[in-house]
Amino acid sequence: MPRATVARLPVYLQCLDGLPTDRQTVSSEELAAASNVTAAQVRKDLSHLGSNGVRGVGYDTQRLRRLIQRELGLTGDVPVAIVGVGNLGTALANYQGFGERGFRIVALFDSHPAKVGASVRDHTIRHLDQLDPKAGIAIGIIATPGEAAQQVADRLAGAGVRSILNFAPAVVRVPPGVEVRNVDLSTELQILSFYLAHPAKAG
Amino acid sequence: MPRATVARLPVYLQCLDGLPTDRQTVSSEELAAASNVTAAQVRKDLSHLGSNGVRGVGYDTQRLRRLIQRELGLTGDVPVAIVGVGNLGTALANYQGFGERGFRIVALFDSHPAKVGASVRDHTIRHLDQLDPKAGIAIGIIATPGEAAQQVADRLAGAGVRSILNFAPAVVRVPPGVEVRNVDLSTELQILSFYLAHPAKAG
DNA sequence: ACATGTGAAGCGCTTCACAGCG
DNA sequence: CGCTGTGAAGCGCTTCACATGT
Repeated sequence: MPRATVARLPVYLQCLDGLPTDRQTVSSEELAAASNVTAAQVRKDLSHLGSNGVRGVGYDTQRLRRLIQRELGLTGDVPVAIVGVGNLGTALANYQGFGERGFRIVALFDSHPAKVGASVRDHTIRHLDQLDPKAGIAIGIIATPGEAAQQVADRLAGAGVRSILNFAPAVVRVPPGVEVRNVDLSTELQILSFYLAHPAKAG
Repeated sequence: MPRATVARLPVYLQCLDGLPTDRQTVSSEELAAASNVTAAQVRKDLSHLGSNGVRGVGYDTQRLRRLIQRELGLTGDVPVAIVGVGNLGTALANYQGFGERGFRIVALFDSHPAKVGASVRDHTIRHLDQLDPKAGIAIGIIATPGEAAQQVADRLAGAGVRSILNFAPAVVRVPPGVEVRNVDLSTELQILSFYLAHPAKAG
């Protein structure tokens, strides 16, 4: 399955959830309009899930939703830990959208002594030393300053966490088999800044 | 200039800033190791900025830093507005990294009456109606719930904002000439979830 | 008639391999 | 000799166009 397709499946899921509940089928054309991609793209993507559409009709919305969820491994709750309970970490811990989409925060970590022991949303902040490989954490979120990111990634990987979402402004290296996705505010703003400085030619 | 290259320039910049200050040159090999890409990639990317390396030696760190900054349009401060001052919007408003990297928050907006008039970090929250095309906002950050995202994007585009960073879990459509980048927590987690469910084959 | 599924063509990015230059 | 800069090859994704199926 192409990585580019994987990155779009959540978008399709989002669009399906935005559909009127009485809607029973969608065409690739409609999904494409809602997702900002081409209809051919939608069909190619969905074909990787098997042949699920009905020619002349479209895709069954319920069936498609379940198929995408299954493909993404969204069966039951996925346990998530947040490391770094500062501005951003706190906001993430308070974010409602986790539960609605199949993720559950199970632990908060910080290394600052003044924070360890405090509570956010029913979770007591613990020191990263307390990270337990047996806790079954599936995804670790790094919300620390950049300087600490690599060290935290090492700890997470060492504890068997195989997926990391890195919000820190730093490149982190991980062993093979660990997947990292980077979300850096400054990077995004700088990319946007480029396109401000270099507007697309009118066509 | 390839979009993929533009997306890596901020990473190179980050790596340059992480270098010891007495370091006068870097090789593509070193930058590559720090950025998690290949050396050939680094050379190709930097060649788009012109020929700036010295064969047998490497790249001048100072010169390279300035060149990338110029290419990204990071001369002076870029004015940024945040729309939606909830969990995430507040965290973003308090984020220190903006100033350090050439961006300046100049306005906060929200539509919730209870929030309008309150202050965060020396900025009074205003209603989105008060968005002024003449304020010269370069980048708008959407940090609202998903339902409001499209409407906010329309307002921003209408006020002449040509770059939007969308944190809301929704696909937003914008007129030609406006650049949007999406950063969605749930989407990222779902992508990671896929790779948990489908581990890469050992090789 | 209508919309999916898909080989094939097209396109952009990455990687290779080496010429060019200090 | 070392490292950059770059044509060319390779690769993966997107788009096209239409055969397929209901």
